[in-house]
Amino acid sequence: MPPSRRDDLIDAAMRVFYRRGFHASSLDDIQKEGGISRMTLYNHFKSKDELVIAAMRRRDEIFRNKLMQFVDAKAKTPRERILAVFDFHEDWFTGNEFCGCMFINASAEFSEADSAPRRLSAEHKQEIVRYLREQCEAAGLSNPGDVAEQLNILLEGAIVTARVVGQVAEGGKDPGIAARRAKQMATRIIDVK
Amino acid sequence: MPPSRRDDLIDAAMRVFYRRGFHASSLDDIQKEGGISRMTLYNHFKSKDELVIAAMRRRDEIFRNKLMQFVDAKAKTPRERILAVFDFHEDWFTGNEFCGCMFINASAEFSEADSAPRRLSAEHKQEIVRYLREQCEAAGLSNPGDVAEQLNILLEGAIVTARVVGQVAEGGKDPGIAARRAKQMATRIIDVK
DNA sequence: ACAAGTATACTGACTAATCAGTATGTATCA
DNA sequence: TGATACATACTGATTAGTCAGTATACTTGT
Repeated sequence: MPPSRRDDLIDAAMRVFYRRGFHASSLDDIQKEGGISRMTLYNHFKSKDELVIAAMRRRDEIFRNKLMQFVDAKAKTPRERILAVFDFHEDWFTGNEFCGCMFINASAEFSEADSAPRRLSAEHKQEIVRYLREQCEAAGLSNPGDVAEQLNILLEGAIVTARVVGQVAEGGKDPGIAARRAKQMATRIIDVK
Repeated sequence: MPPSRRDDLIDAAMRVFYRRGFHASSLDDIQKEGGISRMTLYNHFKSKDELVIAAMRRRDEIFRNKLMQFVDAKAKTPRERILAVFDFHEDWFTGNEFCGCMFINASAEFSEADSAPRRLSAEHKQEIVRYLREQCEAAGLSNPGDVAEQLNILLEGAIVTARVVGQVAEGGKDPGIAARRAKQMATRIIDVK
């Protein structure tokens, strides 16, 4: 199936929303990014809000697929697979298009807790935790659910640290170090448990 | 010194920006919150951006003071002081005005890494790490700098988790659990090191 | 003690720009 | 010929920021 105009639009919206934020991105920005006209946009989506939702869904899909492909490619044992999740994050942080986590950002921008962006963000994170729990189960850890929640806190902390202090000029410098520190803590958790 | 009109304005701006976000808050909102006229605002600040900066500075001051007062009041030994930081966060998460961390939120909303809000956010986090390092030094830990960075990652992860999944209706429920999980990991770090 | 000056606050209407969303008409391609 | 995309210009609302004129209260000089 060739990428439709609708897909182009969602991809463009996803990139712009990720780079500049949801409220700061205008529909003109998205139009220019994707070479798409205003009316095509409104033929596919009723409102900007719906486009936000579609962009977040695609981001969730792409991100989780890339994560899983990375882990499948780089790790063999169950233990290595858990730690590879942190290596994936390090690569992400040090890449030049890193703008933090779109879902954390969405939770910061949308103040109403029961809005669609907030619900999608929570679902995304729950999917990450579910994936982590599967890896913990495969590794034979005694309480995979708790460990998965702990590992997720480490990942969230690393993401935020890479974004907040890792990207400013002075003091910050290396966003990757947050991932390595988190990995170090993760190692202790899964090896001791 | 009685609270001046300028202070009222900064407090109102701080509350509104924290609750609704920076881009989503209009000057009208802040006016209404503080009972302050438009011209008073522009007599004290050249622009909304400057008000954002002032609000962030005040938030930083208030937050760090509350944290330090809590720790001083609730903990005696150096080890207890480190762990009390996590208890402080649990109280914060479960309070009804919790809207995440203003500085994480600012880093999500402002895309330019060298903008004032991003720099202030980085500085705030570096101050937190500095405080944690002091506690680690007092506790006689062998590598207080590294441990402080690790503890900070745990705190960041807890804050984000409490915000993103702790505040949505289904699945979320208890924002405080993220703080307790982080504290559990922190305990292991400072007791093994 | 009192008048003038000064600083700060207020109200309310105005501007210029930007935004989401709409309407109209044309080109393309099956 | 009919669906889909295009370009462009519009509406109406909201926004940051400005301006004019007024009220209040604290100094200061005489």
